[in-house]
Amino acid sequence: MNIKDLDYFHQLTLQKNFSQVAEYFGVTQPTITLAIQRLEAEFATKLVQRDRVHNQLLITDTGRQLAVHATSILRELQITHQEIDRLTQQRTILGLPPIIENFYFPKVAARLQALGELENLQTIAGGSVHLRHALRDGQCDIALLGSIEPLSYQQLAVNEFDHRPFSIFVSRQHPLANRKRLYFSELRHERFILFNSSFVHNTAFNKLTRRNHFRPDVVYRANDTHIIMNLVAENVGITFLTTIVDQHRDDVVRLELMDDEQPQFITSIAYRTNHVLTAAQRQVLTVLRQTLGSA
Amino acid sequence: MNIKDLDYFHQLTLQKNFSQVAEYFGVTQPTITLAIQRLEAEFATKLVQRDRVHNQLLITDTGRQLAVHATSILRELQITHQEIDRLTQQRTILGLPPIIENFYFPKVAARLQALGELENLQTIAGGSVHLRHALRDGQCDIALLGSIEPLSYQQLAVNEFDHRPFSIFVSRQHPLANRKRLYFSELRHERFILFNSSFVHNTAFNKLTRRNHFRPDVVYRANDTHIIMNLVAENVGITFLTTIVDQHRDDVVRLELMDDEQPQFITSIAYRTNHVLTAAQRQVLTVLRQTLGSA
DNA sequence: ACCCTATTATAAATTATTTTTATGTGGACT
DNA sequence: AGTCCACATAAAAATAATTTATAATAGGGT
Repeated sequence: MNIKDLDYFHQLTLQKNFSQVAEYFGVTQPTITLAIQRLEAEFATKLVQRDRVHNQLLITDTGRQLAVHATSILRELQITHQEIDRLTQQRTILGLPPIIENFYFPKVAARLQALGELENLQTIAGGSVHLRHALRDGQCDIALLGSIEPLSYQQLAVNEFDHRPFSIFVSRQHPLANRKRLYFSELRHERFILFNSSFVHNTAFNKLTRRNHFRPDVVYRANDTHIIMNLVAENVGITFLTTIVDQHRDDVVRLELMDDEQPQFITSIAYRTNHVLTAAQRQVLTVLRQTLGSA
Repeated sequence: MNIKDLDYFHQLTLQKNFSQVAEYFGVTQPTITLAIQRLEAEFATKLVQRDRVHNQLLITDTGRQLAVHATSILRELQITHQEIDRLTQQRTILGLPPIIENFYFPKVAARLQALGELENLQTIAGGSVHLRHALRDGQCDIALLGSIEPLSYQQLAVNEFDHRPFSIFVSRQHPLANRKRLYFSELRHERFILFNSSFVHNTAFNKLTRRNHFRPDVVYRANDTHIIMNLVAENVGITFLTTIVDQHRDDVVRLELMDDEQPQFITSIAYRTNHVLTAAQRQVLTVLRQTLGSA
């Protein structure tokens, strides 16, 4: 069986018109007719049915079943091409969430450069959900993912390499600045400045407010932790961030949370279980684990 | 690209010998050579390498990457064939764990017969792990699965339809027979007769003994709940089973467990997310939900 | 009722692809 | 040096896919 036939059929289920599909692929119309006939013979079933009354093409039950599988075969093949291309080019594409890229990547990059691996590395940015899809679709080889729950997906091999608590950051002028530790419930009447672009931060924060039964007063949301920290320094409000964002500023104080069963910011290295790691990629993994785990 | 080439290559990665693969497929040796050359051209990479010194065939990095994807494409195609065959034959294959088959299926079968659906249904038995693989590999369309944790797999659509506690069953002559409820920790010095063939029962039982810090005295393990119940009736020991196994015998007494956070026997209906349900299969699902959920 | 159009099917010819047959090559083993 | 093993190559043969040309079918318009 030829993959091309599956491709023709897949398009046919989308466009529902033999002639248009033929044009789409730059072939003549009988080519499509014959391809569908081949598939119908191979699977010994009718795949499509013409409805002349409504002038449309109906896909049969078995046709829809084939379409589902055809889609996933075609996707798998596309991933295969992408992966092998990257392997032959000796390139690795690494998916990085912005937080990790901002605060850790300089260190990682320095180590990789020392090993001569930086040239072969290309990064793409994105939130955890986006990067999970990018991994799945073969758009990147390895990704770092932030999460609150341990990640569990059959198609992904996941190594958690770091668990970090979330902390509260307040201005040095803030009444709480002389505290070292506190409970989240003490923050009931505070003004919050929050990180907008992190699904993980927001989920963790919502968990804590819900558990402590209060509606937080969120005065501002920003997409950049520097902006948040500057606002906190000016005492516009306080913030809630994972400690990997700790910048050691002397105008901002970090306060630990003492609550039981706090959410944790889990960072994991993930790659497809289907993916064969090259020597270079294994080296990238080692560097990531060393740099990120020990920091 | 022809699927056949992937099949040739897949076998080559297993057998590592062109001539043997040719014989395996009943073709001549150059056929395999040329197929591999086609794939190498398509993916613009070397896939295999001859090691004349050790007289063996090495698969390159990219070759192994292709092999992984080829395997999954070939499996998907096989599933497609199996599914479409069953669709055209109007058959449904239902995977049933023995416990559920023994105690619930008569009721389900009666309802299905009334609807004229029983003839088209074929069942296969097996433990939850086995049935999950059977589902994945297209050997069955729908399966009932027992578990303690909620099931979560990307390729499976899962509906939990019943949660049931585990209970203790003792003989009417047993000192505990006049109790209605008890804590698991009270069973520290009891003799147990356990169900052998259920992964789920054993996991739940182990959870409770570990939590209560004792090593149970297991005097016998059987694969059939009737045998277990007969032994319990004779007061050879007591047992631990989910309540779906309740047989309303008057020589055996069921005792509820009062422990917090008890494990639950979760029964779920599962099918591949890739699977298109036919009208008949949807009817089977409805009957299953009604019969099993309300019991 | 007739023609027109849109859409798909069919047949034969053409072109492309795959497989076979026959033979070559390189190296290990004796 | 000869032989065998394992794979490669070239040309011929066999298959398979595509195109060209044309047919079929049915709905819509007049």
